[in-house]
Parts: sequence; C-alpha cells; structure tokens
Amino acid sequence: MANNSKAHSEQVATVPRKRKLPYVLEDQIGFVLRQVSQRHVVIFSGLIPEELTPTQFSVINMLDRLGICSQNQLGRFVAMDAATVKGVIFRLTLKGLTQTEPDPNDARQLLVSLTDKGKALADACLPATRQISELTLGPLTGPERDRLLVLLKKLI
Amino acid sequence: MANNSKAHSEQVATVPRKRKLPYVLEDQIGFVLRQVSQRHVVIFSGLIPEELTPTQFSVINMLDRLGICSQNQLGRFVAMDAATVKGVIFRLTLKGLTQTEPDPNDARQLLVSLTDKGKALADACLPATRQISELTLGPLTGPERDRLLVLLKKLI
DNA sequence: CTCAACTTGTTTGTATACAAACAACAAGAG
DNA sequence: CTCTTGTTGTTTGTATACAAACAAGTTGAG
Repeated sequence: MANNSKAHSEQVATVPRKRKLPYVLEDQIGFVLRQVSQRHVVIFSGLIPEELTPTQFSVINMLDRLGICSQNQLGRFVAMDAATVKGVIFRLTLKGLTQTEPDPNDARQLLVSLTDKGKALADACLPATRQISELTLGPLTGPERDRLLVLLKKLI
Repeated sequence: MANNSKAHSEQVATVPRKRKLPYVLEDQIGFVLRQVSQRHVVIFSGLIPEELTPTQFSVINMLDRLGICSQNQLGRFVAMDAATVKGVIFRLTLKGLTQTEPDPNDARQLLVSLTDKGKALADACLPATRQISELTLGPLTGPERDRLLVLLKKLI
C-alpha cells in the first residue's frame, strides 16, 4: 500500500501537511470549564449558610438589588431560561424567601420580590459568598484572578 | 442619627475600616463560569454532527482512548459521578454507540466499550470538536487562550 | 478462614438547564 | 377596531449532576 512514487514525493512535501495534532480532551475548554464549575459548586455548598444553590443565591442577590422584577426579566438578568427561573422561584417561594404577585399593569407578567426573610438571607449570605469566590480562586494570585475574570468575561 | 462625637473620631479613623466593598454578582467567578459554560454548550450543540451532548462526547472520546474500562473508573476519568456516568452509558448504549459486559475477573465491575458505530463516530466528531473549542475561544488571541487554560486548570 | 472495610454499581430524590409547544395577553400597523 | 406580531409565563420531556442509601462482591488484617 506504500505508493510513494518519486514523482509525487515533491508535491506531498509541499502540500500543507495535515499533521495529526492530538486531540486531548483534558485540554479542551469545555471539559475544563465543567470541572472548574464542579469544584466551585462543592466549595459553594460547603460554605453557604442555608440550603441555597449557586443558582438560587444568584436570584436572591439579584432580587435584593432590583427590589421587584418580572419573572422573565429576572431570568434575563441572571442568565437563566424562563423555565429554569420558574422552577427556582417556585422553590424559593416554598422556602418563604420570595413572593410573587400579578402585575396590575400587565396581566401577563408575574412580579417577583424578596420576602423579609429573603432580604435578611441575602445580607446574611454575603460574607460566605465572598469567601466562596475567594476559596474558588484560592490557587491563583491576585493578578491572576483579575486576568482570569477578564478573559472569561470575553467568552460570555 | 449622626453620632460623630470628636472624642471618637480618632478611634474610628484608626480602626480598620470595614469598607463596604460592593458585591457584584456579575464579577463572581461562579456566575461567570456558568455563563461561559452555557455559551460553550450552545456552540457545541450547533456544531456536533449527531445528537451528542458535551458529556456524551467526553465519554465517547475517553472510551476511544481507553478501549475498554469499568463504568466507575470511566466516570473518574471524565470527572463524572457514578450515577451520572450510568445514565450517560445507558443512553449511549440505547443509541448503539457503547456496549457493556460483566467483568469475568470481578463480578462487581461492568466493562464498557465503544461499538464499531461508536468508534466511527468518535473519529467523525473530531473536526467538529476542534472547531467547537476554536469557536468557544474565538474572542481570545492565541496567547490569551493558553493563559486562560493554564489558569483554569489550576482551579480544578 | 473470617470478618470488617472498601469498591462497584444501582436506585431514588432533588435541582439546574434548555427545547418545544402552548395559552393568554399586549402593542402597533392598517 | 382588527389582526398580526411579539412577549410572558407554563408545561412537558430530556439530560446532566450529585447526595444518600443500598446490595453484592472483593480484599486484607488477624
């Protein structure tokens, strides 16, 4: 099967060689991202006071800032699907952390806000969440952390 | 409510000021990671040939490298929970991409391997997966990509 | 050999995450 | 006003992801 005639050898050497660059799964951005996210969730679960997931905390923190917001728009702010945010609000409302009411000005919208308990928890979680980011970025120096965040934000 | 007596002003100035540094959700590593992962999945879904998820491709690629492997150990290689990997293998086997057999040497273990169809797909996906990583990292320069990968790997 | 400790795989339950389809409503062109 | 278009929220189905509890098998200390 070795058909290397001299007549062709020159052309073969000239044609851009399709080097079989190895595909290393462990070096792929998606594979690495998944593992870093996993580690972050572990750190998060260990340090957050109540039984809050990262997703749930994001919603609570955003609501604390917004005050009141429609469910769909809230989802856009925290980068969540409408179906996802609905489930999150459902569970947070079960826990008494959020409340919903129909918008009098737009019958389609469902206004979401924090309860007093939710507001208190939003404040109470702040020290832990700082620590979580701190610990997640623990292996990096200060400048490295800044660099990483800048690079990651370019990929959103 | 302004109780700034002169007697206390000096002490207040000396005590390490608890500056209320703002907590910006959008700047937190966990929040950013989630969004980058989301964007990666979108790119992945758009470019992968068959109906493969990133998780499923990871398993297929790893099996292509390993040849045959116990289900649990495979999960360790691709950073997946035993319960998660079981589900993934179940669905891949449904699609005819993987097959399982009991280990004759250890009755506990379930040996997993690619079918011929699975091997063919592992090869066929390579160009797309390169493109996926390429496109995901698209907003970054070459050196930036290297830097990002190095930093992320420190966080695993 | 025997038993405790560990490993492997399974099952159940909970929580994202998103596609797709749907109903109800709002807004604007005409 | 009417009708089309778009938005909002809901529901269903699929796919990770993991904790917790469990059964079955293996291994090593004694």
